[in-house]
Amino acid sequence: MTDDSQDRGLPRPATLKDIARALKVDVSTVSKVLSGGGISVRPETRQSIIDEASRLNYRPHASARNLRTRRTGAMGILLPNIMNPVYSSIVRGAVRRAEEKGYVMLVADVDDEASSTSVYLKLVSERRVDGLIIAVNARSKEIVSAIEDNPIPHVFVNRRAAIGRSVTVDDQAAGYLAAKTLAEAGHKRLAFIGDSDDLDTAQRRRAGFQRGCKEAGLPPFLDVVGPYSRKGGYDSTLKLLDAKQRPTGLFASNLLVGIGALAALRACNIRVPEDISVISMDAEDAIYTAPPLTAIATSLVEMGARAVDEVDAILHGREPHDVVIEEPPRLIMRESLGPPPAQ
Amino acid sequence: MTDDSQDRGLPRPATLKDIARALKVDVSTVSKVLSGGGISVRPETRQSIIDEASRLNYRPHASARNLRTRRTGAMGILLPNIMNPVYSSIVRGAVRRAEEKGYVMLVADVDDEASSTSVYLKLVSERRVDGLIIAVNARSKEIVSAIEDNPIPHVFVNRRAAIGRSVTVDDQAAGYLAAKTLAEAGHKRLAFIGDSDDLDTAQRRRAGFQRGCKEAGLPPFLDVVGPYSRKGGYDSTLKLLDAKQRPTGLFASNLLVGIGALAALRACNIRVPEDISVISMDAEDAIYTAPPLTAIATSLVEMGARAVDEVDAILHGREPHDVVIEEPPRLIMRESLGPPPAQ
DNA sequence: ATGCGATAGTCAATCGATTGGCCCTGAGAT
DNA sequence: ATCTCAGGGCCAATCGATTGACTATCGCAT
Repeated sequence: MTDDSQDRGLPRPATLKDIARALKVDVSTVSKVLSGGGISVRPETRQSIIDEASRLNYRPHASARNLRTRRTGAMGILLPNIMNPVYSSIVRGAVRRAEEKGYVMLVADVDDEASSTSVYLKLVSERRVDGLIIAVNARSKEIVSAIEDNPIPHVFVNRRAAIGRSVTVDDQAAGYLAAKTLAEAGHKRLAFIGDSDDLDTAQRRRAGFQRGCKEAGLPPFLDVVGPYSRKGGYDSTLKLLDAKQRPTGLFASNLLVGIGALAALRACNIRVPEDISVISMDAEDAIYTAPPLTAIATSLVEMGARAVDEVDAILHGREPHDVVIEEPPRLIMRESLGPPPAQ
Repeated sequence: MTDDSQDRGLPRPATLKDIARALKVDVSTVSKVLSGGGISVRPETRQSIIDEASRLNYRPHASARNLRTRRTGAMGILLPNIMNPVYSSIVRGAVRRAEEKGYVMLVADVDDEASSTSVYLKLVSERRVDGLIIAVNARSKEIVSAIEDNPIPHVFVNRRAAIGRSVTVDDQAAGYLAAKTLAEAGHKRLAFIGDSDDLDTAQRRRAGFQRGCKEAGLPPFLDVVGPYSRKGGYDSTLKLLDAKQRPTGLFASNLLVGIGALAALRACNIRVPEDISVISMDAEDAIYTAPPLTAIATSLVEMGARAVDEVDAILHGREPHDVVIEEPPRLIMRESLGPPPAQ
């Protein structure tokens, strides 16, 4: 039905001017019809403009529009490590929600404060994005002052920070749930693997874990830290096994850490869950570990999507909120949790 | 040392005009000094422009520049699934190389042909990117004709396609290596898990595997297909175990499939490698499985980076190449490979 | 004194879309 | 017959940077 051939000979995409010329009207008329501006036009003129636009497959030149309106229709997301499934989940949610809302998403994957800062500055001062989603550690002075000096609508995701709104899950509840679950299974000596990088997320999980332990009347737990990575989890677990009194229940406060922990335990010939029970975070993929990990599911993809919603809210002048995803963390029971070994 | 306070009161980022006005020179002079144009200026004028620019922290407005020069300084990448570690690795390489070269990277994560096509069209017709990296299945008619009708510099990554350059690893060699390795360990009955989606990547791996089997004088192998995902690997493995003659050596032609295979074997109480040996792809993270997977390492991150290089080459009018990453696939020996069970 | 060529810039158009203001025409009101 | 007003749409400035064409000044040679 569509006739491709008559669009040929027009090597470049159509512009307003092309439509205006074809119809002998002014470009401003075309613009107002197509982009909604307040103008009255005869129905047949309007329709002919709309028809010609779709015939030429017209789309406004993003940069030209941006130059005039100061809106790019783009958001950016600043990630510490896109190979970490936590962040690829967040990215998925963000990218897709952005697309639904008509934005494009610009992704930056950085590994230290210096590059976070320089990427931030580049994105903002070249005015490439309308708003930014920030998932990198927000405690660094450098990045904080970059944000303060060159402000742009932004929200933190999976982080909380003093200088902006944030979208997180209820990390406290997750930690609490882990402690409660281990306690109810009969464990008395617990351990917590956190993050070495002073991450607020890890701190909230620890606080919740602590509260859970206290409520259950348990003694202080072993607390070790290492980077949130497979290797970090592996190494932290090895450290844990050196303790005079080995724990029988372990909460790995991150999926990669949980996977690393499992590998370390296996390497030391410690059975899970017969000798040590393990609970991890971020259950979805954890089903394919050996043994399948009991884990606490949170809505990572949803978090990314909601971050886009909040940035969009700011851009539309609506009041932004600090969002804590409503869906509470929930326990997915699998095989890595059991009763403690009989004495 | 830097005096932040004097930049205040200038709520918007500096423009060429700001610099020009401060120095009482023409904006065109400023532009030519800052962006390299052929012009002769007195050294002191030049220096004062440079100084003022850095004092005001000037950066060219990306859209304004783009409008004039028809270069966005942006690339896009079209992904089928960013939560698949294969693609998050590629994205990492692409995003970082892009940043090194001064591009920003626009990421789209799509799940079917229709949305691939519409995202492609959006990016191209709004002229948001200078070039595109395409990692989605390139066999769909719809996307192919979208590309042909609205061409833009592009390369395929981890894919080969008739309508453009591609950057891949030597998938044939990987398949061949897997077959050889299994054969040398003494296995006679092999199986291959491929992809159901008619992926050219999987086909090349299969072809290499076949060649390896033939060279080793082995009979035809079991060939099952399923989606490249954990669940796909799980299900495919279950199918495999139904065979009258169970294979003793299994090549999972994708990491997620390998992880799924391990889970399925474990669920069926089949020991690895005592009962069945498994070789997987994409070794890096596979060390943390149980048992650690013997796998074939390829340079996924490098592939993403090279894709950026090729797009950049096209944009600079250099001759692009079909790149096959030089570093050959190599076997990482771990615990999932052993001799076949005695009879 | 005149001319020539550097040197050191300036001028003005342009990229494509948006937008506030202005103008023309015809119909209805007086 | 004249005034008003609304409908329909055009004009021109603007966003910020780039770029080819052009000009003014000076030194120097003729």
